[in-house]
Amino acid sequence: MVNAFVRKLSGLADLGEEDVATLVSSTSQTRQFAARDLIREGDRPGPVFVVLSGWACRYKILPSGTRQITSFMLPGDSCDLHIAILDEMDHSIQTITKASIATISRPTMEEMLDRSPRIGRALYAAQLIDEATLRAWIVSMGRRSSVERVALMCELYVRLQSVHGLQSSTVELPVSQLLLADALGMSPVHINRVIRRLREAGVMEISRRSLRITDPIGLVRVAGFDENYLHRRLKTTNIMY
Amino acid sequence: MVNAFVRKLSGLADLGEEDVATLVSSTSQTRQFAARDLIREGDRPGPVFVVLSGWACRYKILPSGTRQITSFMLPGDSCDLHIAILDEMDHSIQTITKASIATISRPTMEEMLDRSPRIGRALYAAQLIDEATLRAWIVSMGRRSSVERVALMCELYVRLQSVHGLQSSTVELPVSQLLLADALGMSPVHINRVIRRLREAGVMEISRRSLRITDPIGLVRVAGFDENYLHRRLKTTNIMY
DNA sequence: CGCTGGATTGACTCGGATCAAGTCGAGTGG
DNA sequence: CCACTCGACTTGATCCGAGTCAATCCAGCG
Repeated sequence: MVNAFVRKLSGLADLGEEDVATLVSSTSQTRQFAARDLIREGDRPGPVFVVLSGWACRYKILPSGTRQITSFMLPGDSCDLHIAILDEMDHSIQTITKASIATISRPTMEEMLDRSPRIGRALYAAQLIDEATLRAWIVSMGRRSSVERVALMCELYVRLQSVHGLQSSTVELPVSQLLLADALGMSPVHINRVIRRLREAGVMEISRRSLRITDPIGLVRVAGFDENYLHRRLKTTNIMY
Repeated sequence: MVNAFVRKLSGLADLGEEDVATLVSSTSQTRQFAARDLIREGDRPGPVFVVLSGWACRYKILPSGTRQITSFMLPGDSCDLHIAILDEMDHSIQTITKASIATISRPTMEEMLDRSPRIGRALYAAQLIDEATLRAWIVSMGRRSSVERVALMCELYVRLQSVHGLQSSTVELPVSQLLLADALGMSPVHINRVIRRLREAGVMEISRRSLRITDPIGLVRVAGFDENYLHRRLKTTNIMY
């Protein structure tokens, strides 16, 4: 059964049938998790985690007790913990919904990389995309207002649409305002007010567990995107994720 | 001649003699640049840039005119512009000092990756490290105070020490306060005040073009690092960079 | 039916941005 | 040798976005 992981990698490199078979079998053993930590800062890096369904995130807790989420992992995303490089995790990973996770042991991973340069290429490309996303996040954290930052959640929206291959103004967003706050680097209270403002402006609605974009044009304006940004993003969506 | 790039990659994978030879020859043609853009947002991605001496940075200018630097590139660092994935640069790269830059054309790069899995592995590892650095930056931008963020420059300090293989309390830091502001996501005025506070606290001095750590212990305290952080960092320095 | 965790809203405070006015040092040209 | 300029650095005064504290609301649930 081709899963989200295989589907994503297939879009990133020209995988052969054997490659696909290898990937499928390496991710065939899955475990179901409720929302909980998969691995914690300070732990020895373990296997590679692959999200097949549900959501996960990477985060770090600071001495002050505040927390910063550095990225969301959607179905198809994997995390390389580069066991060879660090001997301790510098951040934690947790599922934030019920999730189905496959693990690939380090030796299996090594073997796959040795046998198929294509798979290596695909993973490398995935890595590059992640890095671009992180850079975009840094830009937002550093120089965008809170309203713009919240509106940037439509970045996630784009990713979600492509993961599920739909075109709808509403997507599931199983993220509490507290989580959003930790991801965007602001306080829960303030997030709430910003969401309200966006809702009142008729631009987007984040209610319950879903995100709905009611006025895409207005959103782009409010968010202060340079107009090409989203467009470029959307244009390349099918390749990107 | 073994350069900073080859030296860095050698530390990341077990390169053979041929690998080293390949890398050396691929980076033997260098160009000298004064401080200026190498490539701009919106351009077609070009070759891979490798910094052999001097400093460069990646940055993005927002519609409002403000700018955010997303990373500094030190000698040995390279940037993969993943031509295959994006057809337009989503950020710019510029040298910020006189710098010596080698370029590796896309075909040459592809060929190297095909011929030597070791080189691929090393580049992949470098990528993973970059990503970890970006994550750390996000955490700082999101949840650390301005004082902590400025103190975090000692992160760069650690990288510099390892690039040059020295152990000294002073390193060259050819970065104007304006650049620092753009990197840390704050205003130049405020940066200046924070630097003053740190100087007055006898913790670190950022003067002229250099960074000096006068009280490492105090720095760790002021910066609010969890105490393991720097230590872990230092422990792994020789592998990390 | 009370408990609990998230969502809301108000009042107050404060970190850091902005605006504005120098200062200092290195070039540059008369 | 001095005046001029230009960029980076300083410092003060003021303003505002966002954090903090605190109370309330609300829905799901044992």
